[in-house]
Amino acid sequence: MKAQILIVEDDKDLIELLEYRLSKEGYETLGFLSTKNVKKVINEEIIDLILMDRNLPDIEGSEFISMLREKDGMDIPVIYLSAKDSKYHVREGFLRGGDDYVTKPFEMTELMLRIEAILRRTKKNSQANNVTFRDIHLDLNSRIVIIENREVELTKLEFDLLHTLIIHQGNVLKRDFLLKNVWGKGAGYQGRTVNVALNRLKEKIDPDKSKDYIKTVRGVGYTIQ
Amino acid sequence: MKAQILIVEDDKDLIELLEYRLSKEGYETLGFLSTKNVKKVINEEIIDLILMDRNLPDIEGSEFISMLREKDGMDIPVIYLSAKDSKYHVREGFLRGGDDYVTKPFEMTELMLRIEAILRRTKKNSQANNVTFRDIHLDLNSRIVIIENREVELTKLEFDLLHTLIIHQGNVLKRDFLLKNVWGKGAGYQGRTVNVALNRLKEKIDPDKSKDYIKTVRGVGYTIQ
DNA sequence: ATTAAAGGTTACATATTGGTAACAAAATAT
DNA sequence: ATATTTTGTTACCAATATGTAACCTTTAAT
Repeated sequence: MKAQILIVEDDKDLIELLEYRLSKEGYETLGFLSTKNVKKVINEEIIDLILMDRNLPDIEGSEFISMLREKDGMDIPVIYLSAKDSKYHVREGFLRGGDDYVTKPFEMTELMLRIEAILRRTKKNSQANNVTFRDIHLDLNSRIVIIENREVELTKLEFDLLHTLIIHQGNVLKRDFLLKNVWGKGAGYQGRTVNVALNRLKEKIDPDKSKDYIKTVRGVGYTIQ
Repeated sequence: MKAQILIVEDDKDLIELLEYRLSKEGYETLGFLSTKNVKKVINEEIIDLILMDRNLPDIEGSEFISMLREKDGMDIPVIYLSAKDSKYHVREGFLRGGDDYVTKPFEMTELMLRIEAILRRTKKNSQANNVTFRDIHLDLNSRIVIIENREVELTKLEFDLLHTLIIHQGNVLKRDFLLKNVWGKGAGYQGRTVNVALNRLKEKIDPDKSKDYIKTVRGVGYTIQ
């Protein structure tokens, strides 16, 4: 899907130029001469990136963005366009991660490269590596576990165990299988090892035993389904 | 900031002429009669462009540049100066993208135009290039670190480590990953190397341990989120 | 209901892992 | 060359995750 880029810039000609080039690069554009209707549009449209003039007649572009971020939790990356000397402003620390800064006059090609870079970066962040079962969500990158909208802290072993169970959901996993796949050893463990680990996990993900995520299959192993 | 141009040319008079004209155009210059100390200077100074004689008495100029590029990852654009009757030809393909070639005797003005063009093209490197996490701001060009509006001094290793963590924020980075990406070696380090480095960094960016920027994920690695 | 087998629970021992400080080596600056 | 800073290494300590064993509970077959 085409990325939508919102432009806020008081120079009409520059908007036109930007829109021309951006559409040639395959982006959708929305141009605004002031911040007037921007907030509304942001709430209604899916905007991937904002090109923001920093020196607008009515309000500081970065002020406006900060406000949106703080008050509305706006999270769209921004590239600021500014005539002012960059060094001075960069130090100010108004830039967030993912944001960038380009001084006018700028090379159109350079701007395109930066836009591309930012869009690539944010796209990647949103393509998280998740695994889900009912209301259990595992993020494999951050190793964060969310159960019923609450974050649950699991140890490495517990996380790996739950991960394995969910990947193979619907199957009953035998102790040997779990030992091999989670503990990673052919043998060397005896007795209740898997047993205890499983029950520790059960306790953590469902303390009041109301959800019954993990089922014990007597004589065989464990399953999640 | 003025661009710094390094000149390697065995003709003393030509160096002088170049330096005279370049400084008139507003560039800083560094002249060398041979490649002898060039490598050292490149590592110490911020050089924006190299003017390199291709027919040096001791070594082929382009040989020298290739070596720097391959072995040290040198990435500065080069304009080669070469006598027209030289046995070497442009066709040889020793030019990289961004590099250029000028035959002696050359029009000074033409050379200036080419220099300008190359610098304009590579200028993006000197522009805002930042990375941010919460109230930590890294300026990748100046390598200045601002935390809570205060400048914090980090060593190279610490800076690179923090940079890597922030780029991959949200993900838990394993020791192996950090070793490869920050230390840049397949192996060769043992024991608590990563460990100690991380804790030194933690101490510097959050001395009173109130911010908890970097989290240890036991059994896995470290993360910033 | 009795019983035996399987799984759950608990407490504790042990192993793993990370933090820390001190020092050595390497890199840098003077 | 010498001093200083940075980085790697080691040894030790603290935290905590995990394995184990002993004991308890549940299940299901009789």
